[in-house]
Amino acid sequence: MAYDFKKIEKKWQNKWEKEGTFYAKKDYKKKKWYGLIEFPYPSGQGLHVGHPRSYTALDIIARKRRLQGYNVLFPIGFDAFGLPAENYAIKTNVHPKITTEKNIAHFTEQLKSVGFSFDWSRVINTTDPDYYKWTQWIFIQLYKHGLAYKATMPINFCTGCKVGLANEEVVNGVCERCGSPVIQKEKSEWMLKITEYAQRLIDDLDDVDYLDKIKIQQKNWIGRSEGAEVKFKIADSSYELIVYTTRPDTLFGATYMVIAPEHELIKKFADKITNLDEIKDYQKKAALKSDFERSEINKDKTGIEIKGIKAINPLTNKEIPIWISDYVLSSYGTGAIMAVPAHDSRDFEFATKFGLPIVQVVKPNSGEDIDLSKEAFTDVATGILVNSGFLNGLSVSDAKKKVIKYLEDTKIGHKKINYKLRDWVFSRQRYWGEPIPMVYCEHCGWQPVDEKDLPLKLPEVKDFLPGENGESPLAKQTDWINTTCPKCGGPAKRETDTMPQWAGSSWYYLRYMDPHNNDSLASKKDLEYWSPVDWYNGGMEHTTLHLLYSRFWHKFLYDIGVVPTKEPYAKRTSHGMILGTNGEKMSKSKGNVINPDDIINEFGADTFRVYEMFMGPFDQTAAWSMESIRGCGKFLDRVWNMQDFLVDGDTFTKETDKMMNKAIKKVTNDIEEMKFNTCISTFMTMVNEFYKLKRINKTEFKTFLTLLNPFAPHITEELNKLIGFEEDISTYEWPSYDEAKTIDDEIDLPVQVNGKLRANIKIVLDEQEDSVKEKALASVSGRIEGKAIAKIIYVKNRICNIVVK
RNA sequence: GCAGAUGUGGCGGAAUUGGUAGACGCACAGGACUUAAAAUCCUGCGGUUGAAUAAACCGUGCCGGUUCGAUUCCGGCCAUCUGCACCA
Repeated sequence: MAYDFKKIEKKWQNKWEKEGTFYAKKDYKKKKWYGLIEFPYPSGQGLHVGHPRSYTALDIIARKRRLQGYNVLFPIGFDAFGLPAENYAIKTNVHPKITTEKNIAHFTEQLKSVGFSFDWSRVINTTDPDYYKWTQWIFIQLYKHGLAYKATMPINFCTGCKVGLANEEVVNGVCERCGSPVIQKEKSEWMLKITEYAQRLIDDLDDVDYLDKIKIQQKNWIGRSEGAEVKFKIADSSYELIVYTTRPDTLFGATYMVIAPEHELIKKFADKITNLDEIKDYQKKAALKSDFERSEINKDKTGIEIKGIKAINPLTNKEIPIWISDYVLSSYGTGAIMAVPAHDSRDFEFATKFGLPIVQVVKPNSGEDIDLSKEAFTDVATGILVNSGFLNGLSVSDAKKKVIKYLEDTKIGHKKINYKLRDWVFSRQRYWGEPIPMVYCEHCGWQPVDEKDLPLKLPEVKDFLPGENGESPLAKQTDWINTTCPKCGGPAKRETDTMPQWAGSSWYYLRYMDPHNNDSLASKKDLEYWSPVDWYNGGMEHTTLHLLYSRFWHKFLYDIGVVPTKEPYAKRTSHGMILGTNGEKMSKSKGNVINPDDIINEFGADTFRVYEMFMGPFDQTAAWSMESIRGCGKFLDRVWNMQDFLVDGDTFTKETDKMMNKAIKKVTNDIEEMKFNTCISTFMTMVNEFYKLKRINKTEFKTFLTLLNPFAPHITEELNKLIGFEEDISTYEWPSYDEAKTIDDEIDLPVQVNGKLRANIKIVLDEQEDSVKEKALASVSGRIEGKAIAKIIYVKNRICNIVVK
């Protein structure tokens, strides 16, 4: 018989809400546990079935921790600034605030219907002025400590709409809305110096428990490399073109140079360059390409020689040509490279295409000749320097050291550690974001808004369209813009750009610790007690941006004494994506979106939760299946119907006692490893056992329900009452097990002959090796008759393999 | 092109991390119950040969290697997915 999940689930959800069952306690003496999920963006489409995968997982852990006696903080909030609400406002003229409120209400209702044990008394919303007051406050601290600065950066600019666009709004080089070409336009933007923290962001990964692949991805993103900066003189001038190279040892082989199209050299030598028109044309074409396009075109390199000027190789003193090409990016290194085509594959490709000289300066230590007409020789480990003056005969690593010393002695260059990581572009030309709390005064320059005047609220506007020439919609709000200088009191203008969505999410986990505080972002006491987040689960897609940004902000807050820990998150794990039934990403256009409301309506929240955890390994992508979820519903029906087997008394059979102990151990451990799918198969196996026995006693049932409770909280609480217990499972202790009872004293031992399974024998635990071997030989006597026994391998209590010839 | 991941029955997946490959679930088939169907309960279910619950062989993307023994470790391929900033 199927159980009435609709009635049961509502009943328990109401009880939890009314009693605040899962609110974190203000008991600072109790051991704490802080579990965090990435708070959702409240989109108009409502909850996606992907959200509950992560939420259920941490809900299970949070519920388990409560039963284990922890004071648990498991909060929820909304990351509500962002593009979709703004674009919706442009289209419909409905204020983003209204859309956001509506969507949050919808999300809240949906989340509650899944039965998550969130602390609903601590909900935060990044668009709430009481919240973004502190986002702005942090920005001002960053500014005061020299970590926020203005720089000219290219933005995507739609030539049709005449407005700035987000990367997301640029599709194949054209504007998503009007289809006009998008170009790169220079604009002054606020930047945050995350690069100042690059080394610490790498080093401190040693102290946190992140999945290896997350650490690797962060390290690769930060991209530390060791090399040298080298100055190349421009012939007949005092100008020095500085390059960064990881292979200073190959300096003798640098036969030409390449600069990025944006490089200042073009302007400086405009009067000397003889093919300036051609160069300017190339620059224009490069500006049309987005970074993505520039990196996509990897087969056919383009470039033009800059005629009229030459560089001088500082070691060979030979004049070498300078080229311009868009495969060199102004955002990395110095925006210029020395090209060593013999020993770098990209330079090789370029040199081959344009017929530039290739000079070998490294050879393999095996002495064999290499064919430099086909590909570059890039092996660092076996390389020996040749054709390189004072470096000849040295290994690559020794040559690097020697040449760097030479460069430093002669002041031609110096050792340099470089990072791929770039500073964080913090300005957005948008309405629906936190106003950047800065004021520009003709006399005093940029001044932060007085902290007493925070929050600097977003002005009410009627027109959400971005301003022309790539300005923010706020640029049209003259009343709001005109203000007084916080320093001299004279007339001044506000910054009209807003912050990126990343801002609010870079510190939200701190606000949960003390969400209603008006005097600070959170009280010292709460920060001391709850920090750090013990377990943070989220998507792999946030590994490099959000996770890195929030680690950066946290480290800064640590440096200025606001937070007590160096790192925000002690542990970070990630979940796999949920795909549609056809194995493709769910999207409206593909028509394969599964709505959680429909699933809960048809199967109930408990079945939904169990299925999400059963569908596959937690960290891997999984496709939705309507057939499989039915199986999970059937499982819970079977759990419900176990009531029929309930027997009086507390007598244990030896079998069930062993089974219970094994199951407690397995589930206790598997939850910690996020192996939720095998937890559920353990539950299924138990249920199958009880069905075979057709008996279960109250204690066994109680233990079973307690183990299952974090996965399926409603049905287990209800059953617990039905079989006669007074207290709720949420007040119980997590079951413990007796290690001795998890070990089998009789073992079915596989016997192999030459590695192939041939028999199974029964032995007792830790049986004498001689006795086991004797039994094993007897079990396969027919097969080994007349053959010479070469070896008998016995792995205690595991396997016996007989090797014959 | 680079980086990360994945590859096991008809399908989703499991395997104590080098020790009985296929737990658990879905689908399918057979049986019980029912006037019947659904639901429920029970049984079977990797492939080939075979009457067989006899026996044998094959089998974890492909080719090799290490090992008494490899889904697991090593080398080389192939395919798929995800992300990307040609990183000098």
